[in-house]
Amino acid sequence: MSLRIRQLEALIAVADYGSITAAAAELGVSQPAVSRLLSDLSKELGFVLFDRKEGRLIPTQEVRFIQPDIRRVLELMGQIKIVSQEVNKYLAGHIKVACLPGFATSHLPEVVAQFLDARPGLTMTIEPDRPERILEWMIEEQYDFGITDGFSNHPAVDSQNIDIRTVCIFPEKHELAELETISPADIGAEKIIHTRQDSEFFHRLSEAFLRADVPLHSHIEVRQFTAACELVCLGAGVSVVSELDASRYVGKGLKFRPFTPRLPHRISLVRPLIKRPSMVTLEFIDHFAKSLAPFTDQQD
Amino acid sequence: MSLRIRQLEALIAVADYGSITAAAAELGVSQPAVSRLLSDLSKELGFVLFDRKEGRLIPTQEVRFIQPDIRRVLELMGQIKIVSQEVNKYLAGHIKVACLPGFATSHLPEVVAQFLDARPGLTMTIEPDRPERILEWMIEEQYDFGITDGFSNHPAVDSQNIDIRTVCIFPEKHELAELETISPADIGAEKIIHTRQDSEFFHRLSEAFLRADVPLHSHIEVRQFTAACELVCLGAGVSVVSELDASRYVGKGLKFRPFTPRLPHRISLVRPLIKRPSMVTLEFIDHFAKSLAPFTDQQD
DNA sequence: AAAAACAATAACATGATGTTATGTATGAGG
DNA sequence: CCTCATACATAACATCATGTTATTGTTTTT
Repeated sequence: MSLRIRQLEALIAVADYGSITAAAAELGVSQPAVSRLLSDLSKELGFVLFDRKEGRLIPTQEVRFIQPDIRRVLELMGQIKIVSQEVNKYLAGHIKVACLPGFATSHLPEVVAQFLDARPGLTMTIEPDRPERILEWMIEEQYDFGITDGFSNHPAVDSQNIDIRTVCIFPEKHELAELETISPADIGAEKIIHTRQDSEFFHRLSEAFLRADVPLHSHIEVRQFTAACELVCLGAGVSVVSELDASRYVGKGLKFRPFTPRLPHRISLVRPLIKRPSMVTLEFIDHFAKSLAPFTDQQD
Repeated sequence: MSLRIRQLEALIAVADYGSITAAAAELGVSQPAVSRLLSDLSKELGFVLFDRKEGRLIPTQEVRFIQPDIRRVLELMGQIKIVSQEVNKYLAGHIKVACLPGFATSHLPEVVAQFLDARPGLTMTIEPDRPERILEWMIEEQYDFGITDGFSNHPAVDSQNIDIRTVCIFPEKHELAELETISPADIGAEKIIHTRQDSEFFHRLSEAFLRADVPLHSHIEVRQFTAACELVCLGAGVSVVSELDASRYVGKGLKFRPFTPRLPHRISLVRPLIKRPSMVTLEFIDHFAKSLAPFTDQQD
């Protein structure tokens, strides 16, 4: 038994309009076409489809019994068509993003919300984790897009580096606010809050202090820039962090000034190289990169 | 855009088997057939369907996005086929039965349960109401089958009459139990519980008493035979009722003996004449008629 | 580098689905 | 009761979808 979609469409149209002629008009074909679709279907199903009554065609009980299922099938087919077209217009789909924990809470949500707002059929997954894990996921092609740092090239991963400006942050009432820019010498006496000792960013920071011949008074070690911001707000010391994070805390207890020498925080936008990305994924990566533009001096 | 079922089947098969050749084998067609189904589908949908990876075909993100809907469509199509076949074997469908209130609670449920038990896909509606209403429903073709009484022919209704034996019922310990059969003379002194004065059955009962020249001591008037049974159990008097009802009360406080003269209770199995009945409906009517056989002497 | 496996393409057969032309049943009205 | 109008069925045919086999081109594996 074959059961073609066209036959089911004809069945429903006739059931709805009570006449083969009217159904044919609705379907945009000739009356004999519908006539035969129905007689074929009746043969295949093995029972009578309609009874005549006062000139109208009334579906038999057997037809009424399977009608709900048929309607669902037709509805779903229609939906598949619509969704397919939306996928083509980058309006529908699904994107899996892996990112550093910092982005999951601070910058990414706004970018995602804005992106999804214009694309009703689109859904996203955001999974925050450590950089090594993100790299793994890229290689395994589990995710479509990753936001990480400390990334050195990998053959299976396509990457794009973005240097985010870093700034020195300090408590709102601190006298450092009087300076235009801040250098190691300016905060040689301050208690410094910084990222982990083994992090690439701390390595570069301490080197800057070394070159300036200023001691670095390590006070608190944090994992994320946002933690440093919180601590600075509480007056626990000063820190050098990404402007991305710093800007979100302005007015909440801290101020910031550019830090010299420039120690840009390099983050990497990565995606699996082998896996062909969907168009909407590429669009999102581009959208995200643009959202970082206000915090960069140049682009890589 | 057309979107044919066959294309969707091919898509799913390839997604499941990871190879066009394997999918073709699964679908029972040649490899080029599947090859072209996919290329057509890809053209119609407007996006790439699969990526090659280590020899396997991996569905693209776009395909993964619409895959669930497609699977539901295919599943539903399969179900429609199965249900259609079951409808043909009288295993599936729906039957709407209208009956006298007495049947809705006593005899019909067992018959229906047994009938449905052997037909997993079948469902039924049982609606109890007065005879006039049942007749209305038949004429309006709202129901498939009706069980009523006092029915005189109607041009729009196909009917089949069945004469149910009637018996005299009396309280368990009553001395009437010593008789083989009971005639009006035997209960001339008893308080009689009977159906409504304007009912056809009471008319015939009182006529029998008249012929036997025995007074009928009307005590309580009830609408249903089951009510009479209940009252007799409580010792409120004796009655003449359908054996169908009487037999259900044996051991619950009453006994019965045949009543002479024979006053069969005629019930009618009716169905709309114009509406073509489904095969399973006819089967059920037959099944129901047979279930009454133990309570009939002859059949009409 | 050669062999094997797989997918794409071409050429063609068949069936599904559309068309127009025409026959047939059925309800409405003279 | 006959006739007409309407709606459906059937026939003959065109076109497209979907199958086939034969062949060629591409990967994967050896």
